[in-house]
Amino acid sequence: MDLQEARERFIEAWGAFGSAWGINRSMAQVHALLLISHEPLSTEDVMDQLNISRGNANMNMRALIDWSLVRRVLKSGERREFFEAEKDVWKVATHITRERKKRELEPLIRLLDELEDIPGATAEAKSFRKMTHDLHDLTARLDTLLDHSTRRDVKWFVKAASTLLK
Amino acid sequence: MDLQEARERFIEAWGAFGSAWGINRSMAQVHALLLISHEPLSTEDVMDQLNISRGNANMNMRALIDWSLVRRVLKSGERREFFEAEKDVWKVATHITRERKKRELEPLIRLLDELEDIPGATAEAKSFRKMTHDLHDLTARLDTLLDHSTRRDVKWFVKAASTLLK
DNA sequence: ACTTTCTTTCAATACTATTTGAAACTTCCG
DNA sequence: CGGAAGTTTCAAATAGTATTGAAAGAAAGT
Repeated sequence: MDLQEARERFIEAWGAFGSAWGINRSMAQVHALLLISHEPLSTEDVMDQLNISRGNANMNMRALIDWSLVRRVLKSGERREFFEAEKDVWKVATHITRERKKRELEPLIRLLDELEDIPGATAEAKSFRKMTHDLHDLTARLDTLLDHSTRRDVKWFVKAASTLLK
Repeated sequence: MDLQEARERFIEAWGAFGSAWGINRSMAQVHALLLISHEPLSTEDVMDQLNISRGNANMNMRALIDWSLVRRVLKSGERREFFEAEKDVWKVATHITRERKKRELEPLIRLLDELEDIPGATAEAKSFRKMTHDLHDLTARLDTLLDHSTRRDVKWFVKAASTLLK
C-alpha cells in the first residue's frame, strides 16, 4: 500500500468512526486530513483533497475549532487562513471527551437528578425510582472518572475507578 | 412532576441520548420504556406506549436482544412473547461497552495496525506514520482498559489505566 | 388441514441531516 | 473609495435513515 492509498483509507475510516459516534462524516474527514498533514492547510486544500464544497469545508473547520481540535494559523505574507490540527493524540482524546461529556453526559445527569424523587407507591413507581437512581449513580461516577482522566489525575482517577468498579 | 410525566421525560431523554451516540431514537426509547417497566411488555404494549408501528417495535426489540440489553420472556398460558430489559445498570453499561468496542474500536485498531509501516521518507510520510502509530497506541490501550473495566477486573484496570494516563 | 394469533419482512414513504453553491459580508490594499 | 481576495451564511437540493403498514410467514390450537 502506498502513502496515497493509506491516507485515503485513514480518512475514510476516521470518517466512519466519527459517524458511529454522532460526529458527521465530513467533520471527521476534515479532522483526519488535518491530522495527517504535515503543513497547515487552507480551505481550498481541504476542498480539493476531500472533494467537498467551500461551505461544507468552512462549517466543519469552524466546528473543529469549536471543539479545540483544530486551530487557525496565519502564515506571514499570506492573506488566507490556514488550519492545523492538534497532533498530540492525548490532547485530542481529552478535548473530545470533555466536549462530549459536556454536551451529552451532563444534561443526562441533570435530568436523572430531577427524576430521583418522583412520588408513588406502585410497583411501577418503585421500579422507576430504582432505575433513575441507579443510572444517576453510575453516570455521576463516570462523570467523575472522566474528569480525572482528562486531567491525567492518576491518583484520583484510580480512586474514582475503584469506586466505579466496586 | 407526576410519574407519568417523569416516565415520558425519561424516555424522551434516553432517546435523545441514544441518538447522540449513534443509536436510533426508537431503539433507545424502547429500551428506556423496558428499563422503567416493572413487568415484561408485549409488542403491543410497546407500540401503544410509544406510538410506533409494529414493524418498528419488532425491529428494535430484536436489535436490543442482539445487544443483550433485552430478553424474551414467556409467560405461561400466554401465546405472545414478552420483553424485559436487563435492569442491572452495570450490566447494561458493560453490554453496551463491549458491543461498541467490538463494532467500532476494534476495526479501527486493525486498520491502524495495517497502516503502521507505510514507506516514504517525505515529511508527509513521517507525519502520517507518527499519527497512525500514536493513535494505534492510544486506541490499543483504551481497548485493554475497556476489557478490564467490563470484567470488573479492578487490579488490571488500574494497571491499564495507569499506563494509559502515564 | 384450517383458523387464529402473533411475528417478521420489506418496499414505499416520511423524516432528518448533510451538503451545495451562490450571495452577502469582511478585510486588506492601491 | 473601489475592487480583489478571501470568509461566512443560509435557503434549497440531495443524500441518508428511520418508520410505516400491509403482506407473508410461523406457530399453536381445534
